[in-house]
Amino acid sequence: MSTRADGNGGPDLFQGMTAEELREVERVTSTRNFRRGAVIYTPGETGEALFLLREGAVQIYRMSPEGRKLVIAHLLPHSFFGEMTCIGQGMYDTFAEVTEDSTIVTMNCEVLNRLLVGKPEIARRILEAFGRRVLEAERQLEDTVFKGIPARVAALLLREARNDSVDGLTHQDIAERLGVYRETATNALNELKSANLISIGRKHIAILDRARLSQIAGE
Amino acid sequence: MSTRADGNGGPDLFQGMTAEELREVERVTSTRNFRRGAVIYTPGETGEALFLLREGAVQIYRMSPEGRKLVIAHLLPHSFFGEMTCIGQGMYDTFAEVTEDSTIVTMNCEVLNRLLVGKPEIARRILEAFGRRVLEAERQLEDTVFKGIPARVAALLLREARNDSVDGLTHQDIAERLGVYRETATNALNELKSANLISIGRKHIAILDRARLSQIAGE
DNA sequence: CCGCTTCAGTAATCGCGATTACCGAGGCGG
DNA sequence: CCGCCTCGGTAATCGCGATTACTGAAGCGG
Repeated sequence: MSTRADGNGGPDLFQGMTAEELREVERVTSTRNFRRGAVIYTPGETGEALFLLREGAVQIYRMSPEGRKLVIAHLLPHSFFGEMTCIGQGMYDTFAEVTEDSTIVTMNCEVLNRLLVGKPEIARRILEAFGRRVLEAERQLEDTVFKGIPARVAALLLREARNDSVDGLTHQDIAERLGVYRETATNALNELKSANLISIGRKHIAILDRARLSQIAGE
Repeated sequence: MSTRADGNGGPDLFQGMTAEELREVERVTSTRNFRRGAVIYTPGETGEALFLLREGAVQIYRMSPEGRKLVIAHLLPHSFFGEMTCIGQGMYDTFAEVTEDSTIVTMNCEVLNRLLVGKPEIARRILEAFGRRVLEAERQLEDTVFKGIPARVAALLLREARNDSVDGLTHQDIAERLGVYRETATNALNELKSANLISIGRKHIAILDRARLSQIAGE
């Protein structure tokens, strides 16, 4: 159902390892704390490392030349990111920014690659996470190409809702997730409100009619 | 540079295996021939299998409710596809269609998963291919959100060009890769032609000014 | 060589969403 | 309690790309 609710969607990357193995992992990683707003990497800064979000929240996004932001992914605890530089050779035109005070573990690429051959479990989990990521990116692409803003907003709300309520998201946040203007997002939200599908409060949206909202979101 | 020029971008999935291992692989896979136009799977048909394109060409695409087509990927020999159902649990709202008479090897999910744990090399290659795929999907998303049609056409031509020439692509094909109308694609192409950046012939486009084309494509 | 099908060129209209320009309200820090 | 900053509401204009409607040229099959 939801894409990022449980980190990368799977169990912790190191789940099932013995205490000893975990100590070994400790030895070769470093843990740092970041404050909300801190930027972990920007395009060009090929950190050559895998990051593990232990606590907090991180946003992966791209910027248009004119400064519009498109959020690719919102990461929750137990997600990892930055692996691209370790695995493909490809660099990434992305930014990673801490959106809530976070604790992040950094693992060297070299170490990761050693793990990958030695621990098929780990490779497997990364593979699964990648799969979800491809799916997510392609779904977002399809939505962008095929649907209008109200539908995309509706879909986002449904994906993001916990218990029929979406909290902590500003209109600006919603706009950035869709890559549109804040005004456009506000309009779409008001449109949905007028249809009695949602109710809007400051940083809080309640879903009133899940069924019809799904309708609008395009099934 | 190019995304699909060399299959999934890596060596053959089974490269480096011993003759014996290859015979083993033979035993657990089946090979079939498909004619241009054949549809290998559609949404819902969870084939539960990994496909390997040995010869020919395959297109992965999605359809809008109104029937517009968005091509996610063009696959060349040595690419694999359909793994999503084996790895993530997620099904795919995608179609796979043969665009040139093809020879395709089918491997059971179960077999694949056994390979994944036993042969880190294989897992590694799939991981790399997935990485490229994530990158590609996110790039396409960014382009769609941030750039206009001329820029996206220019970028597509640059990606697709072999030796400064793009052959075999109709305007319709180009439109489908971008998820836009054929007329819109034609317009953009003519615009580029007017600027003397390309020359257009039936199913053939020549790149005249790579530098300025890159400019327009957005660096 | 004829007819049909595939491809490509053009034009006109229309609506959505970008873009610009403000205003007003809620909260927070001091 | 005041001022500032974050959030959210509105409106008007504009341009791009969707959508509709044809025309015409280039191959191909017979």
